[in-house]
Amino acid sequence: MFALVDCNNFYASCERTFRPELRLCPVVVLSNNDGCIIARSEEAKALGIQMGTPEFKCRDLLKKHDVAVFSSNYALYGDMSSRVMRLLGKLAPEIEVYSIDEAFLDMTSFTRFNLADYAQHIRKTVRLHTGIPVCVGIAPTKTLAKIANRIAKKNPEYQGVCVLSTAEEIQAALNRTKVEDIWGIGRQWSKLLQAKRIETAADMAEASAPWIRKNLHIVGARIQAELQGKSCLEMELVRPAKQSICTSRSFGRSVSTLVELQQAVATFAGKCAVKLRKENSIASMLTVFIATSPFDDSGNRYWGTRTAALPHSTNDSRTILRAADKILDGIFRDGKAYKKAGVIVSGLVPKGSGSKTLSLFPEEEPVQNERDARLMQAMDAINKRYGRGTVHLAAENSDAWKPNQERLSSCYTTLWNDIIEVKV
DNA sequence: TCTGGGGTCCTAGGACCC
DNA sequence: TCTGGGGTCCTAGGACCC
Repeated sequence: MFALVDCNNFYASCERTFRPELRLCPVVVLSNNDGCIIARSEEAKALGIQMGTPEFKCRDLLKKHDVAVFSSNYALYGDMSSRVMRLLGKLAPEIEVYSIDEAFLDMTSFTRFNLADYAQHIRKTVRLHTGIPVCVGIAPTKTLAKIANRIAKKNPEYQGVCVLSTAEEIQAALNRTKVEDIWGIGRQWSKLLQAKRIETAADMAEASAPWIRKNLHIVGARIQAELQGKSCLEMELVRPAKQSICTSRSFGRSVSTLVELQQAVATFAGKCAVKLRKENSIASMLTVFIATSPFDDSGNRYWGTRTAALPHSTNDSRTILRAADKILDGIFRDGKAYKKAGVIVSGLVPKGSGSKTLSLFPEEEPVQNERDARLMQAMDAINKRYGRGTVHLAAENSDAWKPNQERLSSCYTTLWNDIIEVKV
């Protein structure tokens, strides 16, 4: 048996934990650059505010109903997430952290107990220790646990817990779940399935297996098996090493000069290098992209992207910044109003894994020696101790393109100076 | 005026090998 | 007219997730 524990309206709940006076008020959280609504409290959902709506399109509604609006504060959400996950890790023998606000727990050894009671215990414990409300779904496969969780979340009479253990319970749950609400079925596939009169999860479980295999491929076939109670997706106890790392941002305003883009790209490249070192990986390839607004109808849209091999696999900020700058030179076009840029490092392998690609011309091989590695270590250590950005390469500069973040809450759990501001 | 960011997996097709 | 069989690797694009 798998349990899926999912935090309710996670980002909104994090904000609310430190602003208890908002506990009955509608709360929303905006995406980076204060662009779209990406989290809503139940009260905000009740007002008809849709997920992903641009903030400017519902500004009047937000104002009219006195909605508390927050910029996204990932330092806070990340820290709250690890607190929740640490607790969950103590409540089950095995845990898979699936996303910032969800985890699967292995309930196999709990089946001789009352699973619903234990799920309530999980909810109460997490709520008491972190302030975050969660729902729990329990079932014989991960896909069914997702369905159980959804039912627990949407129906208050379940009090946050839904256990599917008998065939009858599973069938009833499948009947009431629409095909587009199944984990792994997105917009395109729902359209395809609905056209075939496959409208509920129950329909999908009974559908022709060869047809599913042909049209939804192996991924769809697995989902179907999981709906039938045959578990195909195992617990992943250790997070697999990342295959690529991306840092990208929309700009707070349009940027048109090469100099400003160079600063942005250098900053993103620097962040990628830091993330690489945190993963203890090195990258062999680098992609840079720059883009105008996709909503620009003036006919001057542009999407420039290029990938190049790094001179050698590395996680050294200096090498990566230099390579990124060179790529940028190649894709920059004059006279465009750029709104976004990004850097992706790929071809990742664990550092010192032995799978290093050697140069055909060893004399060109830079002396990637101990000293370089120690320099990067020292940079990271200083920034860890004294705060991000205390030391950085000169090319990194975020003045021009900074995203908007007008309604940022405090970093209540990670910065001493911010903790003092909590009102009692 | 104003529209997010960061990932994974799978398939098809092209290029290559013997 | 007619022209084999069995593979691998890489990339782009499409689907999905949070």
